[in-house]
Amino acid sequence: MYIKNKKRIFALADCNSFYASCERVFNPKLNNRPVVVLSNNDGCIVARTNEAKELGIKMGEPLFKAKKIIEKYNVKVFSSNYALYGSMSNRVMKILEQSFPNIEIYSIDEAFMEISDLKKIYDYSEYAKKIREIILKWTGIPVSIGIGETKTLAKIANQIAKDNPKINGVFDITKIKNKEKILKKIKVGKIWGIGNKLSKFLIKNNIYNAYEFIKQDNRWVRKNMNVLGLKTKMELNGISCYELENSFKQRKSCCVSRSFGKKITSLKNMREAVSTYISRAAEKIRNEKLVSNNINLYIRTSPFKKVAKEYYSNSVSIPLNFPTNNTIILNKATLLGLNKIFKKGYLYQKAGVILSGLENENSDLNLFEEDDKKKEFLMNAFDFINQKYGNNSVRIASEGIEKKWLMKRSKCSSNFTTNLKDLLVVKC
DNA sequence: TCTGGGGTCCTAGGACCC
DNA sequence: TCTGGGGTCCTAGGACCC
Repeated sequence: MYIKNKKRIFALADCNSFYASCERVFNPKLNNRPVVVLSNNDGCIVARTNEAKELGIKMGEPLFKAKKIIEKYNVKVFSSNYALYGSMSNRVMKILEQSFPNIEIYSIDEAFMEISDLKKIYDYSEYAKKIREIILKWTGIPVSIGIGETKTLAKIANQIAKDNPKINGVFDITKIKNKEKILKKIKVGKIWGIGNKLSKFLIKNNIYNAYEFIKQDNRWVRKNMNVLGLKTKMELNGISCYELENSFKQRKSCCVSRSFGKKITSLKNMREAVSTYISRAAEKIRNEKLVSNNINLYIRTSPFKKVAKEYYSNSVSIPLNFPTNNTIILNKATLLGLNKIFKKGYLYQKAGVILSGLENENSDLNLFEEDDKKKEFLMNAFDFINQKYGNNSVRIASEGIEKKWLMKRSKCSSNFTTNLKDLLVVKC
């Protein structure tokens, strides 16, 4: 509940170069050396240590473009290892949960806290510094903490803490009453909520930094940047528009998509890929006791191809007769959809499925019929075996066996998942 | 032959985030 | 030669209704 006279203060804890830091924990020789971590399929650079940043390697840059610098400076390169990062994230978040009564886990490496909820703590930055030290000591992960009157200001404070190693990883912007000087140093593109497109638009209108942005007329901001732009402006002015959110919020969609390690040309291979993706998606929503009302399937060639006639992208929305999380039903519908959009003669680079219209498994009134009960029983068996013996031990036949199109992952640090031989393939 | 206005609901696409 | 994946939210515009 909002208490009128209470001054609310937010903190944002953000792990520094998270994926790269995780790799360092298990390989201390990499300390002080430039390290980068790649996206799926070894495509882009998604995490860089400070040493790698200083070499001029950019966030999101494709690996092949950074190749020269990487070789010249002997940068250590890792494929992403999400099993490792997930478990490291859990450790960090556990400590934060124990240290703050009210916390929102915002992403794998970030959490917002309402720091003003802490009783008997008068110096927030001293407390934050202490927590930061504990996290470093217990997990090996360096964290920066920003403190501000709103989430957006806490983000900015966090950025300042990161950019200035001298201040020990914690910065409290609430201690600065006149923020003009500090906001003038924040470029519009660095503001949380202002991305590439809006930042270009603002610069075109001679608005270069956060201070210039908050001086704009509300109506102008609302008209050109919609209601979210206006909220961002208010947040920068210290008026909180974004509350802490419950982490058990039910998701609204579930997406599984991958680029292929090798381009797909045949319908047979594409059927394998989309069957695999829809199976994973079905598993995910079963896990959360959800059912879906609609599948969206898309396939495309590489968007970086110069020649227009080599480019093809299409999608199909497949409504389901009744909400379900059954792999067999979802797979059938997906493959029918694929027939509608697959065209021969293209080098396909990526495909994906999105389950939407998600609702609670038991919320609908469609009672199971006898046949459905059998199917549900089969799905339970699927999940049980896959959880026990490793993913993909049992699967539907159309997923295929060879999977020549699987993604590349050539520089992975350590594979914790068991590599059991395929146990079962169910024909249906 | 002439052919309204206002409301709701849904979806695709685009913007943002990490 | 080689360019990630998984989310959310907002809006414009079409479909539909009276």
